[in-house]
Amino acid sequence: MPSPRVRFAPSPTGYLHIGGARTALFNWLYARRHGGTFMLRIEDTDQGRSTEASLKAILEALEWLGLDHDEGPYFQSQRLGLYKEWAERLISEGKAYRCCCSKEDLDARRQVFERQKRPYKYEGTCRNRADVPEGKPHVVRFKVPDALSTVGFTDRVLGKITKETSDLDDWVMVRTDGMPLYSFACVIDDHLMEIELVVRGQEHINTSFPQLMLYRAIGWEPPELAHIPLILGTNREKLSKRLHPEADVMLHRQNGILPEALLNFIVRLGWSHGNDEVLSLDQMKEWFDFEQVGTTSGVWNSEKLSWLNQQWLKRLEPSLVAQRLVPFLEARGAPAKGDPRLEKIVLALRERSRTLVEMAELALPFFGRGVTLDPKAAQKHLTAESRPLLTALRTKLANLTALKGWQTLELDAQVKAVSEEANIGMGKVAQPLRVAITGGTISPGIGETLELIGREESLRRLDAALAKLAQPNAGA
RNA sequence: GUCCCCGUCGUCUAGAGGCCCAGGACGCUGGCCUUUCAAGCCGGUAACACGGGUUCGAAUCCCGUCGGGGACACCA
Repeated sequence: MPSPRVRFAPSPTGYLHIGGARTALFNWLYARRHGGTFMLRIEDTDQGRSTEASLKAILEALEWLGLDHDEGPYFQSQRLGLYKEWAERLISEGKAYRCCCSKEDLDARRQVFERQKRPYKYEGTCRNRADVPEGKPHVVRFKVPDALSTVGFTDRVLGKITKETSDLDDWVMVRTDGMPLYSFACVIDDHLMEIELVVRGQEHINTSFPQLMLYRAIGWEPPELAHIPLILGTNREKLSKRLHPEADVMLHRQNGILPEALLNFIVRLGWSHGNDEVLSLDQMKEWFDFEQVGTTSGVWNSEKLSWLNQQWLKRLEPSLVAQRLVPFLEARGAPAKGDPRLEKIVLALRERSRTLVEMAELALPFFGRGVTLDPKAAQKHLTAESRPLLTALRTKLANLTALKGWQTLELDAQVKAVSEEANIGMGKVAQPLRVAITGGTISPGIGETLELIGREESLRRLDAALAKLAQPNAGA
């Protein structure tokens, strides 16, 4: 299959949904794998719900994920003439008809059926009327051919799927206000834009049947279809914007998730390549195929996403991670931009953080003047017993010069020397020092921490801790 | 309710009739390492929904049951 054409067709009625992101990803992967074209089409025919802000949000999210398109975005709202033309043509050929049943009447009928527990279908009131004038308010309905008994297709992931046409009713193609509906505009566009494979979520399986009938009525060859499994929330229901905040792609960015990890997570939720877990976009691109796409819906799993995120934190170039970390540090008041220690900070913290948010929090002690001591940590470690040790350390550390001596290896050696001289464990020395210079009990190795904080600031904080210890009521 | 799709550890999955008394990953958990926290390493826990067939042989094929999800708009 030489250069297949596929598309992602979101409607701009909100942020980019995680399910949408995965649909985009699978389309994108397929196009990239086979050297095809990935096109973007905006389905904005519902003018009441479509917004400019949503469009911007979706575009921004796709960019963040790195899913670039080759064509478009095309806007359905700018192709209205086309749909009108085809609707007229179908009407004149007797394959569609004007229907002037009012929405209110239809809703009432629907309710009657519902009360009687019978499946509702449009009853065809206007089906054989030729007297619905163009001027009167009306919708345009597709006329399900009487001769047809079943429609079906071979799905690229699900295999054969069929349905009795007797279950189908004459669906609405064009609204009273003249705007085309999804199933109609989608078919016209997919064909005119020469889409060869439609990849979409399984929630669209049922719309395939009416669409297939339309292709057949016009005499067009339908594209291939691939319905990918849904992503479910932990309540086992389709991820919805209302119930599941994690459905928002950009929320994950705010939470310090890397696009590489999010992509890795959603691709793995429904597609696999043997036992591979950590996959780069390049690898996915090389290996992706619908053969390996699963048929069952996957449940959202934040734990796994976190784990993958750390994997990517550790795999990506430290300079790249540093760059992405900066905004998170700045948001916490740390003047991080351009700081030469950034890469070292990343190296020191990436094994201790699952997200950029965690990393930024842990990096805070490396910035600013002085620290706020965690009372609990101080009470436990800044004791009368630790005072002579810290004093000894103070002397040794002060002898090191900022340029040559103030380095991880040398600093570790000094701490070790103090512990040996006092003939006690490293922990007894390192931990009070850690509390003194970071304020808390958690940090990278003590030498590394001292180096990152820097000579001047480390000594300042150490002095502050010692001063506190010297007060009558200090310590435990 | 009707129609459509699906059904391997708690979760994501490997598995295309013998390689499977089912492998990997997350999680949970025992240990090692260790200056804290992690990371890493070694080990453990836990699944073929059920019932019938087909076959020498079934997680894999067929049928039924049950279970789950999705769709049933002048939304997409």
